Amino acid sequence: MSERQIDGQSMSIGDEILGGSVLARRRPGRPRQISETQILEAAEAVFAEAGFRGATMQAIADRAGLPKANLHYYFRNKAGLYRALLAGILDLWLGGLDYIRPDADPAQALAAYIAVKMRWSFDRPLASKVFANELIHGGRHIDAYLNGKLREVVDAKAAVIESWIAAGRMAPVDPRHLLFTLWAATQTYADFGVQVRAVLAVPAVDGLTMEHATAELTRLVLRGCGLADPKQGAL
Amino acid sequence: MSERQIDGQSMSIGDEILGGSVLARRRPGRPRQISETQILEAAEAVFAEAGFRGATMQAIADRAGLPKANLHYYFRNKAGLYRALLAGILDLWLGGLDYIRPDADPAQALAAYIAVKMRWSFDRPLASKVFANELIHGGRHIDAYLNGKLREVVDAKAAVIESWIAAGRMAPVDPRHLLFTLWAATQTYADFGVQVRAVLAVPAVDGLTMEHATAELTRLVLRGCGLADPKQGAL
DNA sequence: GCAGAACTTGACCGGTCCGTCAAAAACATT
DNA sequence: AATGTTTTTGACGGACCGGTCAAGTTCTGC
Repeated sequence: MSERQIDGQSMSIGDEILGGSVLARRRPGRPRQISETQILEAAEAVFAEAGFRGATMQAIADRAGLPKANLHYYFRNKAGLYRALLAGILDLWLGGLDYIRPDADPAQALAAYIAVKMRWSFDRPLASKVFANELIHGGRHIDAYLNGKLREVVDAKAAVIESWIAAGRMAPVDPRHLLFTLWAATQTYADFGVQVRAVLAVPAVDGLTMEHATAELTRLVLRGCGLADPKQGAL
Repeated sequence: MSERQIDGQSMSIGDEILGGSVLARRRPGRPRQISETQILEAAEAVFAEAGFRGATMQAIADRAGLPKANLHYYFRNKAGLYRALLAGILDLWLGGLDYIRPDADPAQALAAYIAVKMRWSFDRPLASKVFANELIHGGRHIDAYLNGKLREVVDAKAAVIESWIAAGRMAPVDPRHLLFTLWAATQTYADFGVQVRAVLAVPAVDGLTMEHATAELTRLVLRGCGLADPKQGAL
């Protein structure tokens, strides 16, 4: 699931983004890796469905097919498991912004960013929900990330967009609010999936619908930024 | 808070939107109205902060300045209180769409809708969070609303927008996906307020910032819909 | 094949939380 | 003033949940 690897020397999952150790013990082992991903996968589903407080260690254990006590062997406590899960998600979440580079074509870059975020919503809606839930309830578990890495990266990307504007390559928009809109508009297909399905009157949003949604949003945003629609193909 | 009135004859709060009775008993009285709004106000804050499962009746009681047992006199149980709260919020939520009328000017109407939704995010972020939280976790408590009233209203409004497009009054966009974007982009300032504050590096989002955000979003969307920016003033 | 580390697991404890209950207080009506 | 209804309130029961523990099992390096 997560491409992140754990090695015995490093601290533990997500320590470079969040703060403090999150695992119970050190020193790896074959079963560790297996159980950890198993648990994190189950945790993602349960936390997404029920929220932090609503999720129970028992439910996560059941879903992972492990006894509850086993969870506490790999993760110090519920909060630790939750933070480990969040750390992996934050990595993903920040990744897509790489498309925003000074030398890139604004239209292409924005389209690519929208595409990757939409795909994320489609492929990993549970992760998106966990993150959204955390934000809604104050983001206390990811404070370091929000006021650290996130702001840092956004500042950098905002500067890039401003350079595009200064060069007359796109209409003047506030880069940060543009990002808020992009984040919200793409994640809504994951976080508020029920609402989307209800309004569209479909039992599930399929790939085709998702592509349509991506195309619509891309067109809206590019035109909104004074950019011609670049042939549809992202990337 | 809510302008909704309760009278002894009607069922109870939100029965026309949700299904089934939600209150414990009937027959009004002076204290009833007072305590009910008091409780709902406290419930909004607590549910927003902690989610359904995380919220405790004790916390709501404390915040309302009432003994816990009193809550169970007015509301059958925690779910009943929660649904009563949601019902009031859904009313608000659906209201703004009134601006989308066939005879209205598309640019004016969209601008007004964005403005009212942004104001809602600013004035009642807690209500927005309760609603968002409910959606994220599957919307089990508002299923009737989602697949009933909401879809109904959206279908009608989508038809209006399509009539605008057919008349060449705005660029062709999928009305439903446009609405998804508008909903997401406006509510993000309430639901993900922490993220907004972190990125903008401000302790709180003030009215001026909110107006700026509204203007930015309006400009983006209107241009995205092929509409000239109408002098800034909404309504 | 042995010693020590890594891992597994059922049972259990303390705390929390929802909802109930019964008794009392406030209130309304006549 | 009396009677019945509405409202308030402290105390309690039963369920659930997070986390611990200690005993057991498997694995690994030598």
